[in-house]
Amino acid sequence: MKFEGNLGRIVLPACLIRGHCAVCGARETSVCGSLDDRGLDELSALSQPHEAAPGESLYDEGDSADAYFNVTSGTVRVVKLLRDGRRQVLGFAGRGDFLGLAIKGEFVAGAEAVDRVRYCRLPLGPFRALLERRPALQRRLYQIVADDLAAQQDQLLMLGRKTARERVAFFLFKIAARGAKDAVELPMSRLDIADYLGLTIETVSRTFTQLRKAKIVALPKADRIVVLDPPRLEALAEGGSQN
Amino acid sequence: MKFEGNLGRIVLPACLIRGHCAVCGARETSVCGSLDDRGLDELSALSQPHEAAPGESLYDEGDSADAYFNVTSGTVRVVKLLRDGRRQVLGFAGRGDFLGLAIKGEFVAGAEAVDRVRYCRLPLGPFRALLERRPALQRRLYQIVADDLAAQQDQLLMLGRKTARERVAFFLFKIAARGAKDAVELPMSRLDIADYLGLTIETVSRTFTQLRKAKIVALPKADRIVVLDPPRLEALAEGGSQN
DNA sequence: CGTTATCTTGACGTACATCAAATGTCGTGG
DNA sequence: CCACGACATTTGATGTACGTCAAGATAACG
Repeated sequence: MKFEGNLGRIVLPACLIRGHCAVCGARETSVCGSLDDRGLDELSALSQPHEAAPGESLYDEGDSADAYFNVTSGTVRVVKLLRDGRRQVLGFAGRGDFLGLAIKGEFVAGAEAVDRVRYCRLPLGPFRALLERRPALQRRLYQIVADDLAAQQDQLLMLGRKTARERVAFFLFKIAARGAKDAVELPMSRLDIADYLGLTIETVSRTFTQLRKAKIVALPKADRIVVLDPPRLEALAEGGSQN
Repeated sequence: MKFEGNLGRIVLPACLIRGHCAVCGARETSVCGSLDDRGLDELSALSQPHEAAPGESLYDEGDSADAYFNVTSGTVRVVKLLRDGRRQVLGFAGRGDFLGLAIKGEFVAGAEAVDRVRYCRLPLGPFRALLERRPALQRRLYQIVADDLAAQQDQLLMLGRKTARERVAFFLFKIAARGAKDAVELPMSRLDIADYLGLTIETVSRTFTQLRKAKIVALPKADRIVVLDPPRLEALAEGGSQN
């Protein structure tokens, strides 16, 4: 699916008292947090709110990259494909997360909505102009990219050297850490999880039941987890050799 | 090995007519390329040339991060470890490459000299001050981080979804692309390569001989490769299902 | 309520790991 | 120059964690 298909559909209310950015729920957690009211007005003027249905892509790998993206609600998966269909999910992005940073003229990975997603499209030209005028925003963006780099290095270690059990624990621990609540939603399918962890759906499923039987997590529903023993889950995720 | 052990040993000639940066062989290929003569003088004033013997570490994972590093000659491996000794090599850095970008107060990975390495240490304080005064340098640095991010995403796909044969082809193709010469040196050991590709030394060795027998590469010596059939090597590296 | 997609569980296969030995490479000293 | 030892690499034999193939069990949806 070509990105152009989405361009016309401005769905969110785009004009409010101070512009939509001022009322955006993602403000505190995203780049926008580094901006004052005037900066927020300028951001509102250039950012384009959009919405994507489950499975729809925000952009595809190889599309010419003329914008950054900021997720305001829902979950996005970032994917790379091999010609024969093998797929690697590079990560999941949620509220406040910034997408499209790894560009070399074209996007080097695609972004697809897992569930219903709302996001803002930030055209590169105007956004870069704003960056020039707002050093705080620039520093924040640099920090985000550096953090992404560090997070990806954890993933490289995971994919290169961890067992299936450790990988699943790694995933669940990361997801649970975001939620901070007792029960956490898993909006993505087993296939998405498997492609994120470099495994198959069957192995993911089997490992889930292993962890359930070991009383480390509970899975009241297929898309819901409760971490029963956070220390053991973390130890497993970090490669603790304990079974 | 603690990084502090290296701090005192300033080995390279540190004072020349325009400062050592002006005569540095890595200048064209590194961040320094974005600086004019005055900027180069300032960089010379703050950068600290060092040298490391094979196996010695420039810094370790977990060390408090107070500097960036710029490799001027030799090869560095960037590594992450699991408590039980499992190791993932995140990448190899050579002349002109920038290290220490993925920091969160501490280095999230270590850097070790593969062979004899010369590098410059750029203390964060002065370097960031220079960045403020040199927007071109800042843009260049941002571009480097974004490129690193994209390169790591290729690696995630490799580790998550490629076969041993495709991984080895991926590695050889990348190495050969740098060299651009007929025969390319492999300064790193089979263990380094294996830990980079998420494999064992035995599998790497076996796969080398497979590729040799398939006339895709030649290995006149263990640490030297010649790519005989670049298109096939690339096709393999990209997951082409052809044997 | 059927119908269909998703998830789980089971039986079996395989790519790569592990264990072990042979071969090659290089530095050192006689 | 050659003999020796230490270590890296290659090759071989065997094991196993995870993949593949194939049913069931659940859940989602009209």
